[in-house]
Amino acid sequence: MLTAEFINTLFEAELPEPSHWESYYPQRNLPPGAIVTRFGPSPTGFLHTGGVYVATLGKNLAHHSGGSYFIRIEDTDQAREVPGSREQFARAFKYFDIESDENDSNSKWGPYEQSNRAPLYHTYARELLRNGHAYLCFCTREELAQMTEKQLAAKVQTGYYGSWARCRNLSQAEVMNRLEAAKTYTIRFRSPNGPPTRVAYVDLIRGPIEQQDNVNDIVLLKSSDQSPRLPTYHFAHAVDDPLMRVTLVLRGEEWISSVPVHLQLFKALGFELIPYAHIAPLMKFDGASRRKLSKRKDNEADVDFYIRSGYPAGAVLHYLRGLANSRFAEMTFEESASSALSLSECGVAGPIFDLVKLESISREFIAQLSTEEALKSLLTWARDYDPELAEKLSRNLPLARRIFANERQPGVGQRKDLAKWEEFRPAYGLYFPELFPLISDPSDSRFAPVKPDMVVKLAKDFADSYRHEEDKEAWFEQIRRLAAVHGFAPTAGQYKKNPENFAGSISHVSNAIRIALTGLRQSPELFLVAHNIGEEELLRRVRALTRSEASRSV
RNA sequence: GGCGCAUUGGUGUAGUUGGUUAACACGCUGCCCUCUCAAGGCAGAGAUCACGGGUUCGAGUCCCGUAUGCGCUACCA
Repeated sequence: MLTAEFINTLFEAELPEPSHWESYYPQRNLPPGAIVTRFGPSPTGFLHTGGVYVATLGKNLAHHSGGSYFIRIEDTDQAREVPGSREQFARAFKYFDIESDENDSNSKWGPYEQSNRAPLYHTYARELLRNGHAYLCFCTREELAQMTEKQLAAKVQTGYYGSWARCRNLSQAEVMNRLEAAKTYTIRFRSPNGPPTRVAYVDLIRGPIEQQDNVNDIVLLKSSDQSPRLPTYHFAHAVDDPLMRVTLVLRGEEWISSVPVHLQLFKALGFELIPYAHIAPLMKFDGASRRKLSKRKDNEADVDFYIRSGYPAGAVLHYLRGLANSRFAEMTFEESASSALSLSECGVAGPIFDLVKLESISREFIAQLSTEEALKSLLTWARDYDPELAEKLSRNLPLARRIFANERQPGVGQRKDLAKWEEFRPAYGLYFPELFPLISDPSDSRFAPVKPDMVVKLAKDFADSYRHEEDKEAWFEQIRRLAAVHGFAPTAGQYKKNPENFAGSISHVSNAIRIALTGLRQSPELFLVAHNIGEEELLRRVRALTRSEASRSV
C-alpha cells in the first residue's frame, strides 16, 4: 500500500478533491424521466454513418423527454488523432442536425473535449490510488507484448491479471526505486480478481445480459511520459458520464463486453450506475456474408459521401430512423422527423444499410419538397460542390424554379428522378444552353435504332415546319405528323399491334427528337423541354444535325 | 482459444400470455397506361421462421445443443 504523502507527490499539488467536482457539477434541474445522453466521437478520421445513426437516436430521445443531448469529443488517443477531423465533424453535425445542445460556453458541465478534462481524471485516479483500487504499473509495451505471447502459447486467458499482474503488489520502496530510475508508468485498476464470478445487468434494448466478471487490471491513466496524462476510454466513461450527469449511456454494441469493467469502476468510484443501451451496428453485405459498415472499405460509411453527393439530410435521417424503429419507415417524412423514437423498439440485430433503399427514400424526399425548398437545397449543395452549376442557376432563377415546378404539378403524378443533387446536372443541365453540348452527328449511337439518314430527315422536317405551340397536345401533334410522313406509327399502340406495317414506332421518332434536344434517352416530356429552352434554342439544337449532313455531303 | 450478442421471403420488420393457409412495407417479375424514363393502376413470384433435438394436443413463439455471422479479449475508441 502506498502512503497518502507519496501518492500526492505523483499529482499536481492543487488538484481538487472529488467532493469539489461533485458539487461543481450539480444535478440538472430537469423534469422526471428526462434523458441526458451524449455522443462521443473520436477525431481519428471522418465521422462514421453509424455515428450519425447513434447520435440522431440520442438527440431524439433526449429532446422528446425534455432532457439534453450533448457531444463530447473523445480525444484521449492523441497519437491516432487525424488533423481536420474536428472540422469535418462540425460540418457533418450541422448537416445532419445532430449538433450539441451544450458546449463550453453555454453549459457548466463541460469541458466537452476529454483532453481538456485531465484534472478530473487525475483527481479520481489519485482517489483510487489512495483507497487501494489502483496501482502503478511499470511494465513496458514490449514486456506486455511478450506476456501476451506467452499466454497465447500456454492457451490461457490473455490480460493483466492474477500472477501475470507483476506490478500489482509492488511495495512503496520498489515503486520509488523505479521512479528514481526514471521509469514511466501507467495507473492500473486493481480489479476484484477473485474466483470467477458472473455479473448481470439490464440493457435497455436487449434486456438482461449476463457474463463473466472482469478480472483484468485495465489501464486507467496512460503513460506518465505523456502530457497531459489522459485516461483510457473505460476510465473516462466512468468519470465523465456520472459527473456530466448523463442518465443514459447510448453506445455501440461493441461495448457490451466491457460493461463488467465499467460496473466495477463505477463501484470503486462510488458513483451510481447509469442505464446502458447498446445499439446494434449498421451492417453491409460483403459477398454472401454481412459485416459491419467499415470506414476503410465502404465509402457510404463516410458521412461526407452523402454531403458531397447531395443526399438531403432529411432523407438520410428518415432512413436511419426507420432502421432504428421500423415503425418510422412507414411514416411520412414530417411524422418521422417529429415523432419520438424508443429504445424498446430498436432491433437487436445489426440492420443492413442499403444504399438502394436510401436512394429510393431520397427520391421520395426530394419529390415532396416544395419548389422553393428544392431550389434552396440544390443551390446550397451546388455552391460547395458544383460552382459552375450554382452560377448558372443563380443567373436564371426563373428557369430553375420552372424545372422543379414542372415536376410538381398538382394532381399529376410526382416525378421521382433525383435521389441526390449531383444527379441534377446530368438530368437537367440540358436546360442550360451553356451546359449543353450540341449533338451534330446523326450516326451517334444514342439515335439507334433509327438510321442516320432518317435522323437527318426527321430533324430537317421537324425544324422546317416547327411551330412553338402553347398547348401540349397541339405541340405533340407535330411529332405525330412527322412520324406519319415518314411511315412511322402515330401511336405506340398501333405499332405494337402491327409492327410490320410501319417503319417504326412514334417512340422512335420522338426519341430522335429527344436526343437532339436533350442528349438523353430519358428526359422530361418533350413539350416541357421545348418550352423551357425556348424556340430559338430548340431550333439551334435540331439544326445542328442538318448542318452536319450538309457539310458531310460537300 | 475464452466470453458476449445475433439469426423470420432479396431488404427492413410484425408476429406482445405458444393455437387455424406466417402479416406489412420496400424491392423484384409481368401486364395496362404511355413520346422515353418515372409516377399511377392491376396481377404475380418469393420464407419448410439458420440447423438438430426436446417440452406440448399444438412452437417462429418455451428449453437444450450445433452451425454461421458479428463484437470484445490494446497505454483504440
